[in-house]
Amino acid sequence: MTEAGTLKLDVLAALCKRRGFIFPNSEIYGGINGFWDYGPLGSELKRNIREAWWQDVVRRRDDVVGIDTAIIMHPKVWEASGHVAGFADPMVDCKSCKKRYRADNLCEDQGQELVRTDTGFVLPAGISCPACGSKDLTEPRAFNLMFESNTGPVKDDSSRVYLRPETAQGIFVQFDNVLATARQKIPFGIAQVGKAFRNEINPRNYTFRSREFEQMELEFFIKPGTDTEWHKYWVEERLKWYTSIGLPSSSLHLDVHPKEKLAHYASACTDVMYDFPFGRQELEGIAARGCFDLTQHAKFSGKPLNYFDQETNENFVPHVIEPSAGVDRIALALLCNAYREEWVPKGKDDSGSAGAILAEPGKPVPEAHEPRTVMRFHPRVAPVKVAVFPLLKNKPELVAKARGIFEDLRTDWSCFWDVTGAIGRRYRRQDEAGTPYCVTVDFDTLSADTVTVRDRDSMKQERIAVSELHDLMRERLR
RNA sequence: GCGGGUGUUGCUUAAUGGUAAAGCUCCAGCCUUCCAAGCUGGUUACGCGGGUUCGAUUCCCGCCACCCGCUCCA
Repeated sequence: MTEAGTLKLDVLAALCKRRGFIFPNSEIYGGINGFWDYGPLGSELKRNIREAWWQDVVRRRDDVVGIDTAIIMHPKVWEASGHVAGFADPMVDCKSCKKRYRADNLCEDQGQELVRTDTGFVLPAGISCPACGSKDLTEPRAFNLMFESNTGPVKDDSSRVYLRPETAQGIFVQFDNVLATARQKIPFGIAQVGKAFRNEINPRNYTFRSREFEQMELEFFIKPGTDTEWHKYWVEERLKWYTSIGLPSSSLHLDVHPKEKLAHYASACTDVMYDFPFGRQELEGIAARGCFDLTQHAKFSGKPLNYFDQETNENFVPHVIEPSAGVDRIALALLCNAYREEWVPKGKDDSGSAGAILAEPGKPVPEAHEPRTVMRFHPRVAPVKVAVFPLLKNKPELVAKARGIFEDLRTDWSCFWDVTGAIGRRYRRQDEAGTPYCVTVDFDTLSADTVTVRDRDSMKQERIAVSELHDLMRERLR
């Protein structure tokens, strides 16, 4: 971001659309609220986020395995998890001033308790609208946030299914199968990346709160009593991970939930927060959920979900630590963090960006400078790692040589090929895409077999041998 | 969900109750020996649906999307 709080979300949204990061869903039909599509660069960015997470949370660890479960599950799963009953906020509207409240909060604020009945909720007598004082309020209505569908040809209550509102339950429900096949001992984790759906009342802040989104969840199963230490461990691990993909620790914060705000089964919950342009918001929640989920599924399914510890001869229901992250939120944080407007010296200038200055919004561009928009992604998440250009398009020998280098690099990295326009224009295009390095083939390449490698952030170039290009990129793109 | 605002091409901005214009971008060609050069040509727009009218991008109604505030944040 250019400066704290100065990045406007609509400016970022314009760049995202222009360069192909994020598009409004079904745009030619007018769009649909709460859904977003990712373009060529955005889909690479998301893929890189998922892969960085999968690498660090699954592949490079001995004690975590991955699974991939279906979006639609047996409807009883959601009764057991509490989502059918509890994943709904009873709301009341004031009929006179049209304000809307959460019924439970409203009652609590006025020293009363919301009455729960078999069919729903009833407001106790005497509750009034805090805004206008009117007692003319609607009955509490529950908005269940789960999307519903039906399996099979008949559409009735018996065929009702839900689109999962989180990926976690797929893990709990397969706990026994994974335990039987993965040869893991507690403590160990099961990880999953996938789509989840919540019928948000009010999607907001660009892609931040969407109705379809992607989660990366880990359920790390532990021995009861070790909850505190493992929770602390995962909070630290996860925070480190965010800096490894380029988010500065100055923009990251931990929000430790106070005990009284925790769900009854949870012993701790800490959120990883990022300073978005619209405020400090959650990227990931790390919860110590006790044995709630496995116990519930054991109860509702009638199948015990226990663990037998061979060393101690103990049989227990494992406790779980759940780091649960949102891919789209991380993508948005990375986009916000990468976006930067600069003023750079015009024309030929070998000094590179020594003269580049941070743009000040609203001020005119200084003499002999021009604006540059650059996405400063960490190489780990940059959608395109290397762009390859022949210096001139109308010299077949340059084009052929460059193409060969491009074909070589693309076997290992996401690469971009561009022959159109002046070289400077091509550099700027890659700046907006956030490509860390541009390799240019010029006439010296033909004689000396060297190329220039241009750095996105410093705009400096260095000349290196073609034979060393692969190793250099491997080192720089870590 | 409530209130306010916005909606003309990829972007920025015009004009108009009667053929929608320009700059930048993009694409093609020419040219070009490293940071948005030049020349020529080209694609692309009135958010959607009604109504009024001979004729609506323009006036009216409805809807949709986005932005801001409130609410919400499971």
